[in-house]
Amino acid sequence: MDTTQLLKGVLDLAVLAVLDGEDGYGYDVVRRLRAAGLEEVGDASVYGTLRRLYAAGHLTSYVVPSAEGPHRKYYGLNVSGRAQLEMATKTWHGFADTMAALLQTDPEVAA
Amino acid sequence: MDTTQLLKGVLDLAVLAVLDGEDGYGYDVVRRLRAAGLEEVGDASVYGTLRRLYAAGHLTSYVVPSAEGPHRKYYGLNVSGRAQLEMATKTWHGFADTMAALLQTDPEVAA
DNA sequence: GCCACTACTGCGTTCTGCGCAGTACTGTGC
DNA sequence: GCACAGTACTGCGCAGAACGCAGTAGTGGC
Repeated sequence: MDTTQLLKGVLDLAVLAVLDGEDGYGYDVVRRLRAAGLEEVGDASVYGTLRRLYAAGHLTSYVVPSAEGPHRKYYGLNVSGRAQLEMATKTWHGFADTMAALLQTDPEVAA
Repeated sequence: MDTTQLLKGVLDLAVLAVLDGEDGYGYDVVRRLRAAGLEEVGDASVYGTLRRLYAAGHLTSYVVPSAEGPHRKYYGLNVSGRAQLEMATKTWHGFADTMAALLQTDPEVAA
């Protein structure tokens, strides 16, 4: 099944959630998301999302040279990012609730 | 807030859910969705979705002339549509669960 | 020296929801 | 009898976002 479309607008939230509490660099964020269950997420999508969130002012960024590979660009939530995370979480829950209700309403449950 | 992106991929499911149990025509489906909580859904999006689902073979369609306005194009679920509804519902629940877990994992609990 | 792994960037494609304009039919008010 | 509002559908072009893929760059193993 194609979760691609479901991810739309939610990847931002997922990335923010994953960065909450602990900064991370792109490659690592991808791994965390996959470990969390979003196994089909493309790396380019994550990098793009990080850049977008950074451009929107929700993330701080700093480069850390690595001894075992190329440099790593770390991202972390700032105040705006934390607020965004909270807001997006609420929006998501509201949306999920609406959908849950919609999916329950129709069954020929004889309800 | 912009739920536009969240709708991506879910509108199909919402439309299928709304048509489950009772056929409906476009204008009516829009109203049902709005009544269900998806208030910002655009009418063109719904008509487009109906056409897409029909083209995919998930819906039956028949035109009913109306005495008080233009003809109405009714849509109803067929076997394929019902299967699709079931599958999409499962996918959605799985996805929602994953997101719920993700959103719970990070909070700096103490908060 | 070549290949694999880590890590990031950029480009073009695809999907899908949206806005807007247009068409068409009915009923109401002037 | 004509303009206008409400109902109902279609078509067109746009925009946001995820994706695939190719490319670049650093480190270490064979």
